[in-house]
Amino acid sequence: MPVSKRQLEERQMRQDRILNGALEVFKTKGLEGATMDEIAIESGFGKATLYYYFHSKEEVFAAILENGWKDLWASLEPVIAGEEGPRKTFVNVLLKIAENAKNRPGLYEFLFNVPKVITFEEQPWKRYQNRMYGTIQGLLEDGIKAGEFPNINPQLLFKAMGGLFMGLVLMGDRKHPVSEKDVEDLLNKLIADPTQK
Amino acid sequence: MPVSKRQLEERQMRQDRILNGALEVFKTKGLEGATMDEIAIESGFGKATLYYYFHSKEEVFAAILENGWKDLWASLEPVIAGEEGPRKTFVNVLLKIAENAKNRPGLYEFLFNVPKVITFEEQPWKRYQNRMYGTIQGLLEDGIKAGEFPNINPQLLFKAMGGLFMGLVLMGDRKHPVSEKDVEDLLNKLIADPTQK
DNA sequence: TTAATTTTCGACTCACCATTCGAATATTAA
DNA sequence: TTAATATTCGAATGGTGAGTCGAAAATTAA
Repeated sequence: MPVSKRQLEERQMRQDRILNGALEVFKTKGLEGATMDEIAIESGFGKATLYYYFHSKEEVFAAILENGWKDLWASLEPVIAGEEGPRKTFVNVLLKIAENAKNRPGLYEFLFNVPKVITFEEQPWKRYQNRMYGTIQGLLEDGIKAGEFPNINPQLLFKAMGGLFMGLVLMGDRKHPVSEKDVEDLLNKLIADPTQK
Repeated sequence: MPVSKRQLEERQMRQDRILNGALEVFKTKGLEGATMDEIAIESGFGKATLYYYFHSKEEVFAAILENGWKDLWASLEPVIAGEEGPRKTFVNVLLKIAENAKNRPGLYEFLFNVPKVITFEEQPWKRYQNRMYGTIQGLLEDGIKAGEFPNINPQLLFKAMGGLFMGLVLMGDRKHPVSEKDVEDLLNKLIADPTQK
């Protein structure tokens, strides 16, 4: 095991490099379809080296999700902790997610799509995911209570917004990427603020 | 090859039986994860018998998608051919899809999710899928031209509605299934008819 | 420089799985 | 009944790919 700080950092960078290569392969081939040989080539290491850094293919897979959700959550925390009302916070959270997704679209497409296909209960990254979903739904509930949203079942609204948002940010084809302004426009039209108008 | 009508029908039923078993397995394991042994057990045939009816695992997989999209399209055609305006037709199309999905949720979850993960260009079922998406988008464009929808980029609105709709109908958890009324409510709130109000 | 420690990797093993074989059974046709 | 045809299936085959081995190269420490 390494000793110096630099050694630790370089080790970390190599792991990230592997994870990035693996993401490329997983994205196109899925968990089962991806081979360690491909990941090795894609990330520029020998296959055996992958096993020096990770114990198994599943561990590589899980590490991508774990890191992704952890970072996303970290970026959301200050937004959620802010003192704005539920409606404003809700919109801010969505915009923050959009900002993340814009920077690493491949990763976020993966984060939001894969878990539906592959079912891993009791995986650490699930905790972050649930925390985020729970928080967003809580914002909706509070906002509805405060009359800041159209009066509708929060579960439904949550699911609808989730689908809407994923569709917008993640499934946008590469040719006409969705701009921040688009997102705001659409949010404004779809969740019209009843106190405004 | 069989001769009598009955023989043909029985053959068809056996194929369907295999396809249903296969869907169960594919749904939980994915294309790569599913094994022909499992599919054989699930559908109640010997493994070799599967190969009497289909040439390969991929063919089984493709047959599920092909049948599914074909049937869906067939059920949509009369709705689309109807003489209602674009907005009404659009809503009717969504409701018809919802009706289909309600009857065979497993199949439709598969139809709408799998293609994102597995990329098969030039597959026959892709044609039905594209036709449907194209039609829906066309309805939106016409409706917007006719001032029946909020004035917004149809591509965006399409993606948003797509995400929304899939989220609503397909990702609803089994405990609180989405009712038809819920769908209508939501549609009414989100695509408020500007000619009304 | 020398000895430890860390990192790299191609080649190998071994289990798993899609597909094929060949024979058995059932059904239809004469 | 008998021959042809259709259907069924368990057991073999062959390829693929996850994970291991053992040795080499690179780096660090003395």
